[in-house]
Amino acid sequence: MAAAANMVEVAALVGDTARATILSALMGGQALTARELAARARVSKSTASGHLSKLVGARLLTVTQKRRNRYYRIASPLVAKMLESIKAVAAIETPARHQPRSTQDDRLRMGRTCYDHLAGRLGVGIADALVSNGCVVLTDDGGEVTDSGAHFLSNFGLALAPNTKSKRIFCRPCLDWSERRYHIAGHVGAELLRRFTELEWVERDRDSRAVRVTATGKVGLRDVFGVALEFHDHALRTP
Amino acid sequence: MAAAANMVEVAALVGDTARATILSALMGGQALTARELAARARVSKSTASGHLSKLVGARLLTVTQKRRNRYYRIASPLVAKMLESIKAVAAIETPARHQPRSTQDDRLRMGRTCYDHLAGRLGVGIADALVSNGCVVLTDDGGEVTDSGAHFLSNFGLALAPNTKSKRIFCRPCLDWSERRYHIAGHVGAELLRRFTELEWVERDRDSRAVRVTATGKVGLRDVFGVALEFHDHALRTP
DNA sequence: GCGACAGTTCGGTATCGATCAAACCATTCG
DNA sequence: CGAATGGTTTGATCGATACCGAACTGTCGC
Repeated sequence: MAAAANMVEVAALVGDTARATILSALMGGQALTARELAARARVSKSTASGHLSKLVGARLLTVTQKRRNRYYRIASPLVAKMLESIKAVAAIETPARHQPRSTQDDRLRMGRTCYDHLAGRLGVGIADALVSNGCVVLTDDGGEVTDSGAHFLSNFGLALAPNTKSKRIFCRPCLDWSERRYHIAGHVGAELLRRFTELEWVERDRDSRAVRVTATGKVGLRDVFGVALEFHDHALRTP
Repeated sequence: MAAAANMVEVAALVGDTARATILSALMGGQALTARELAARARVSKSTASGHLSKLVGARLLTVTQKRRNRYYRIASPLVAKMLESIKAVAAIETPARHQPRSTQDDRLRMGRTCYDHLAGRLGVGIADALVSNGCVVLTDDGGEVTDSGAHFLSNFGLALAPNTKSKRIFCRPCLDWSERRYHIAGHVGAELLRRFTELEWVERDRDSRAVRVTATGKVGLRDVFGVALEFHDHALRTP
């Protein structure tokens, strides 16, 4: 079984605390420098360097040189998806024993970046709104942007690459521990996050994947997308 | 980050050759005994026992005692999904270097079990047929069996649990290295595989996940489902 | 009861790999 | 140029863990 050996290699790479921390940090979608990642993982720069070269060698990360910094990012959506699914299993793996339910968890549950798009309650809410507005329909290939949806989203400021057939987007059920509903990933998902950030409707936490909706964002999401946000009230209720 | 630690644990469990072999063997969907798994992984029974208790402890596997044997199986579809997604990343991880493209690979590409349902070219073909026949539609929750579809599938011999709302099935894009299309998982997927095996339309390979279509199966799939199978011809072509 | 078989537990070995410090290379900036 | 900064390489250390054999528990069939 040649394939099994490969699977072992990939899993073993994730199965180390320092490397997993690095990968988790990059799940935010940003590109981070080696020094920054070393700090996050709380290891020396030499160890971090070793880990990073392994991860790049296994094509889990890509690296781009800019000035005298090396920026690392997740290599592909497939890798992000894999990490999400591992995290999903890890979440059910501890059922009752010692669930801290920290306010940090609550923040992530509310809204977070998943690799390059929005997830959590916020991501799901936006996906729902777009579907019920007829901007997006879901097909067996994941989903498509309708013509009116393309119009609407372009007006809103998304770069939708009008020529190609890339109107197709990639929707999928959220694998995370929190919601189990669809959110919007792929090119459209990435563009939405970019535009929201640009408009300062959302703010990303400096050192986690959490995403907070600003005051203007709250108004904008309500007026433009029809998304009502009593998120914070919800999030604080116990299930 | 409490969640990260957990993720590390799960990934580390998969990141060992013996344990990954065990998990892969169980991805066929059957329950296997500890002795059998030790043989597959080529380790002594004591080592296997240690691995298995770890895997059960982490809820990746479940165990049921029967007579004087202990039967192990994958604990949940979520675990199966995670393993598939790791394998998918591992498959792209080696691009050109040493792709054997064995006849065994071809067999798996053709048709295979994925945990408890059909995947590969065969699984996708059946999903396509069911969709175009109107037996199944896909919604944003994954998919549903239509009324006529339920009628058809019940007649065909599936146990569909008519009372509950479990007409909903779980469709998802195939994450494997081969097809990137939908197949049918969940209860309906498992029932399909069961019924096909019962009718001897398909045969499972003894010691891999490969599934072969029998002669009667070929006829049956064509006449009942409208699935045309020139699979073998396709499979042997180079991409 | 007594073998035969399935599985676990224990003790000991050996290997693997994560880690760091220090030296080294390369780029930028004063 | 030389100092500073980002990153890699090297060599040594050390803890974790995969592995086995042997002894043990428990169940089945004769």
